[in-house]
Amino acid sequence: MSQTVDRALSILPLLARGPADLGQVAERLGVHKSTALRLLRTLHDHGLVYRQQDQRYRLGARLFALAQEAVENLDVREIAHPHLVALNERTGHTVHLAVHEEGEVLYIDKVESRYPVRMYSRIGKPVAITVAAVAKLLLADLPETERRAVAARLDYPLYTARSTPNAVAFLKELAAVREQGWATDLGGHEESINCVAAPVRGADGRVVAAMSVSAPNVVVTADELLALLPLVRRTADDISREYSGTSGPDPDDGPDPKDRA
Amino acid sequence: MSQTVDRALSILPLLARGPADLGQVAERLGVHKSTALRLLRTLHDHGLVYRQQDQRYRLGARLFALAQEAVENLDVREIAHPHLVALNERTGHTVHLAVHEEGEVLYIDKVESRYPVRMYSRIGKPVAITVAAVAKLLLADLPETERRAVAARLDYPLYTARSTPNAVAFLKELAAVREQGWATDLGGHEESINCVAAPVRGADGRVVAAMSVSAPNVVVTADELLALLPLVRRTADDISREYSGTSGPDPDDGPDPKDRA
DNA sequence: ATGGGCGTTGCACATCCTGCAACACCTGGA
DNA sequence: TCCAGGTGTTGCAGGATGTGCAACGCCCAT
Repeated sequence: MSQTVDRALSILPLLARGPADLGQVAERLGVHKSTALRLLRTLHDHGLVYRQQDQRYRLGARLFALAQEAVENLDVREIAHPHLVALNERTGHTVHLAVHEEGEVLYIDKVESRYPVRMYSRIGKPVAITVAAVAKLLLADLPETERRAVAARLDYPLYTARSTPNAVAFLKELAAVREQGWATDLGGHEESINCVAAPVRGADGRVVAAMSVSAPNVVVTADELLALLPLVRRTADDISREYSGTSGPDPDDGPDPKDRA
Repeated sequence: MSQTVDRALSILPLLARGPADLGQVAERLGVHKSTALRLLRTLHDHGLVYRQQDQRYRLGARLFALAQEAVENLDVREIAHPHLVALNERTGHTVHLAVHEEGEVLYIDKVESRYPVRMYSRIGKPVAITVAAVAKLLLADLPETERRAVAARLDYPLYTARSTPNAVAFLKELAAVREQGWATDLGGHEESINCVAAPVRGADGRVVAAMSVSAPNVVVTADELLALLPLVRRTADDISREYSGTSGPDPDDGPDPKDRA
């Protein structure tokens, strides 16, 4: 691993927490000021870092552009989106789409009950991995050894009394989810919020994404939400079919129309 | 500028155009495969790059999380404040900064004419949402359905003879404001007070805040206040630029932040 | 005026990155 | 079954490149 690049990239999450001046960056990085300066300059030249008027550094616009492109290149999202909207229109509830990447589960799309257009508000934020219904689905699909490894290194914060308390309970839950092919989160993250979720599978049957419908207790009871399960599963299956289906059955997508040399 | 970091960062926009394998990355970078491999590994360790099942690389979803965290920690007020002060010093009038939150419009900063230092006196109090210039700007940016919903459930108190009388008039006013990119309140809240306001926009072009200059009739006439409009708009644009992390003269997105998608 | 804090620069040293070449692995074809 | 061609991966020696130091300039506050 390249030391210089490693140091430079370590600056990004550091700045994500808020602006910082050169001295702070150097200190938190454990390098000399002049070194930090050169790294920041390079990041700046690429637009990943912006220098505000008080000379402090923060993340720059190009990073946002890249992030945008990163998510738009996830073709699951593109395929799933109209289905999410349709589901939202039928149920009126919030619909999420999430993927698993590098030990994290991230929301990559969201349709809010009130706002039919995509809201980038919380998209991109890692979910509460030990309790979220979508996380259960995505982790349940991992091979057993990996599942155990992940479960072992997670923290199990007790958001509510119904949160998954420890690795043993989590693995048991994952096994059940794996078996039944769907998942729920009944007040495990926030007392009054329930979710039902179903997996999106690729051509090889592996879970590539998970979608969920969420609603607060005050709108529908858990039982009423669970009644939506068949609809949610059907929608997820539709997405799976379209994703793995006729167009590109192989990892080799063939010629991509937006592939401009 | 650091060569190694420079090369590593050059990979990101390259991958933004779509997944690529090691050879392609090395070739487009103009370096040896082993070099590209090490750079990619480092990017991978930081989650900026993801390796899909066919071993090709693409941008990682962590980029999203990073960008997301950054915008959440971005403080409009902190960035705007020096600009507000500068505007206050040039005009001598009261300067406000407001945001839209949970159906309300709140002042989050204020610089009084007489007191050059920040006055938190009324900061945090909801504004007269149907007449305040800043409120018009913030609401005018909402998607149409939401705008209608908000307008429908508001009360329209007749503070003065010039107050917005009802939802129809309000929506009409919002449409005009949306079109022209600035707003006024000419005696709509208090008979003798006039305001001119301009929007602060984020990287995606959406209005994240609005600033206004207010002055009583006895100090300057409405016409004289309106003459300050270009200055107010310019200041708001400066804040927008700084807030969205856009560095100087960028060849890509046009220099006119006023035209919207 | 004067001191302290911060960002910036030039430079000599040696660290760390580079490219090479060999290796491991897979896939397809003879 | 073996081989050929492609890809990703590794260890290594040389030297380009990043590093920390110290000195400088600047601005602000005292």
